[in-house]
Amino acid sequence: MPDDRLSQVFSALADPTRRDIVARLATGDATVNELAEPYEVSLQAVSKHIRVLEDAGLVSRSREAQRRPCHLEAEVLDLMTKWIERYRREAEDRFRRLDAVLARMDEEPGADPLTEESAS
Amino acid sequence: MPDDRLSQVFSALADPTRRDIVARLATGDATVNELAEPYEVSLQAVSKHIRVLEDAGLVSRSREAQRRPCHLEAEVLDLMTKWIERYRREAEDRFRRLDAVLARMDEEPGADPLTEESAS
DNA sequence: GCCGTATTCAACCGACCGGTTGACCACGCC
DNA sequence: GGCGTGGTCAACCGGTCGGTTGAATACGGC
Repeated sequence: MPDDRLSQVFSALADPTRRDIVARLATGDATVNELAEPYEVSLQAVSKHIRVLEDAGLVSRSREAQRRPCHLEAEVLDLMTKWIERYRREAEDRFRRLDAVLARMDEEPGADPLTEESAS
Repeated sequence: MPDDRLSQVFSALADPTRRDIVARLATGDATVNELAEPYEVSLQAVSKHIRVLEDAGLVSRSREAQRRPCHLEAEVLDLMTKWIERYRREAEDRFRRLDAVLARMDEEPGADPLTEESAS
């Protein structure tokens, strides 16, 4: 069953070789052969990696004679940053709130921090 | 063999259930039982998911009687955003440069865009 | 010391993943 | 039309993954 986009993107970037390919595509488009050259693995293996990136929407490809140049689609990366940033922020906010509660406990040692927080 | 941190984190978040767990931990710490409650899968399966998040450094746990409350470690998320943002920016910059070249070609149709770019 | 609760460990299973090799297709060139 | 080049498809292999079940461990309460 088709995993959601976000899972695909995270999963695609979970592989060092694929991250490396993305890194190199960030500096400019490249063909499969060019991309495969630095690695010791077979061309087919790299071709598969590219396919995964393509399925995740991270890479698009045109035709140019028999060559299939790969192009990085950077917008998809936003999907991830948005997800990550959302929860990072939430966690940070909660952290700050906790700090505030602790500070208040310092000032008024008698107060119950839990009722204070749930009342806010 | 221990995959690098970045791979671990990306891989950990490639699973929807684990992303969901992270999302819920962003709103506050929780025990394994609490985290497992919404899902239909076994408690052990959720326990494994948490282990993966822990190994990736995304979650830490304390002891509190027999309970093992989970806490989200949001700093690790920065590792990812830094990686992502770096290459997103690189790609965007390249895009802008390309735009500039194209604009110049419009102005001076005789100029060779390739030598122009490599000369800069 | 025993019981219940919270959690983990261990073994197993089917599916998927990253890699291989070998055959195949698409195109430009002569 | 045949050849070289660029790339993919297909079948296979060992390893990991997400899930299961069943047994074990760790702790607080009585």
